[in-house]
Amino acid sequence: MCDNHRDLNRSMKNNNKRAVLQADTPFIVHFFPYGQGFTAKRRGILEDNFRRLQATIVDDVWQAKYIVISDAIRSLSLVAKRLHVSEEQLKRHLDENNDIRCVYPKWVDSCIAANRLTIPGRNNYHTIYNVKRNRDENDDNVNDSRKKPANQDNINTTKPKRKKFPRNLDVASKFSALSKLHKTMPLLEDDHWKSYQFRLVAGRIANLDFEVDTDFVTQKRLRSITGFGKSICEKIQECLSDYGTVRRIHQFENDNNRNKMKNMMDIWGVGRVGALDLISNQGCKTIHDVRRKICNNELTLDRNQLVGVDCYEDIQYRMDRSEVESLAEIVRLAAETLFPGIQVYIMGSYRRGKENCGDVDIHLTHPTDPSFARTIPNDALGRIIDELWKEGRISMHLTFLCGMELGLDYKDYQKASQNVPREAWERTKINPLHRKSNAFYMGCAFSPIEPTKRRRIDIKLYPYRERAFATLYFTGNGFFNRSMRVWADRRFNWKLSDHGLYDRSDGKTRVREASTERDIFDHLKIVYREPHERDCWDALEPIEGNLEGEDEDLKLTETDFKNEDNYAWVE
DNA sequence: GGGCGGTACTG
DNA sequence: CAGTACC
DNA sequence: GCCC
Repeated sequence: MCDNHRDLNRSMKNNNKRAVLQADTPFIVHFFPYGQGFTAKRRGILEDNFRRLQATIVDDVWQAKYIVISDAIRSLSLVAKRLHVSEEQLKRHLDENNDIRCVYPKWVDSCIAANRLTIPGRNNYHTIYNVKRNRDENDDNVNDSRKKPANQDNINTTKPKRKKFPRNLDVASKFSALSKLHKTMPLLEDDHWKSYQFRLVAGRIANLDFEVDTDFVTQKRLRSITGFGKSICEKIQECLSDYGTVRRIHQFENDNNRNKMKNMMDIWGVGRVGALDLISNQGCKTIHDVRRKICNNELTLDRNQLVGVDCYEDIQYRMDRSEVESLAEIVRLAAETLFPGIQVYIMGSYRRGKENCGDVDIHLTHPTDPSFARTIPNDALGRIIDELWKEGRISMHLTFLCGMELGLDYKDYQKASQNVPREAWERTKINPLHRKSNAFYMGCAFSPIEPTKRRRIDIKLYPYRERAFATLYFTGNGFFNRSMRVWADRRFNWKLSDHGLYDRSDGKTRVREASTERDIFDHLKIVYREPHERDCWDALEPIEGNLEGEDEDLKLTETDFKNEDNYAWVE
């Protein structure tokens, strides 16, 4: 009690303004969306009631003064994990803002019952933080041993681990390789879909609950599984043969034309068609051929492909997480300068927890500025990019947005260019700014670690109301997104995109809104997956029992979906 | 024989 | 529009 | 590649 009062007094003393404000907008509240029994529906009801009581509900936990956390959550580390920060970072945040209170949902209930917002009583304070603060002076081990047995099953994201068969993993890795080869060196139009299918099957083999084999019974069993057709099963047998290899892997690795395809397609902006052209019409085999031809004025690429040629080696490189973080911080500072209060999140493989990342994906949105609420200012992202350019952070643009004025001249590219001669840049057309692009920027930024190297950076700006859908999309991975979209389509006849959830019949009507990713999973009746779980085979799992009362058609579509889940690959 | 995600940017 | 890209 |  003493602590609480002291904190409150201190915060009021430190910030009279806040104390005054409390009469108007007394409570800035975040409902931490985790924990069994603290469902989206219940949170929604509580939030609505709290709004009625003039509380300010924020989705950003870092802005909140009152954080409502389910009783089911028993440790601060769990909270930190859900927020994708370290426990230390979270603790520091709470320590430095000692007017923040972690409270139980029952505090909300009591306020609603009293029909007014009240300062929480002692037993409304959540123990995860207050307990911990006291314990720090004691023994950390005690602390650890206390939080270990905390309900792990209160979060429904951890599935029982299925036992894995080494032989299956071996076969799966072969299919993974096959998938990658078809993707990176496609000669035929169908290779794209073969890659898709191989990858899907790789995930399924890895997670089979029996061991693959060549005997008739096992093969029969495999054939009965969705996705395991004739050709796939033959390849499984090849894997299990004496040689243990799939012929096609060798064929691909030793195929000159396919290797040329890979080399050409590694140029950003060159796809299958462009690569075929460079190979058959221009006779290029490697990046050196392309550069030589450019120097000799024998080859005209468009401006973006020229960037791809210039940054060829840089773009192959993968960064570690800290470099992603420092680039994001650079973006954050620039964006904050122009639009105070703007939110900056790192998405993509970084958010999925990967050790290293091929590029930096930044999601921007503004929680309070009304001009960002349902749409975005046309020139906002362009202005942020110009700010970055002005600071010398960007080497080359790949998109040209409304509001951009800097870095649009080929002279700018000459300065940054390392592998393409001046003449080639001068041959490219200067991009007229008659375009409508305003939301998605792609470019190459200078590495803050190795200033001569350039890193791919993608920045997307979304209206605040689309933030949950945007977050879901931008976290990925691609296969997970596709599986969710197929599910939304087949199961509900909805169209899921990074902007929202729409009715198929007109394609425009928004059928559901969401303020968190979890809400979207709830709408779609699938089990929530943490970002790091979104590239495993069982990433998408329908919530059990949701077929009750459904008609036959829907049951069928549910079966259909089994074809499309399990997108995954084996690392 | 058609479908296999939905969207944004360039030229 | 096709091609390429994003996850 | 597989599925409808």
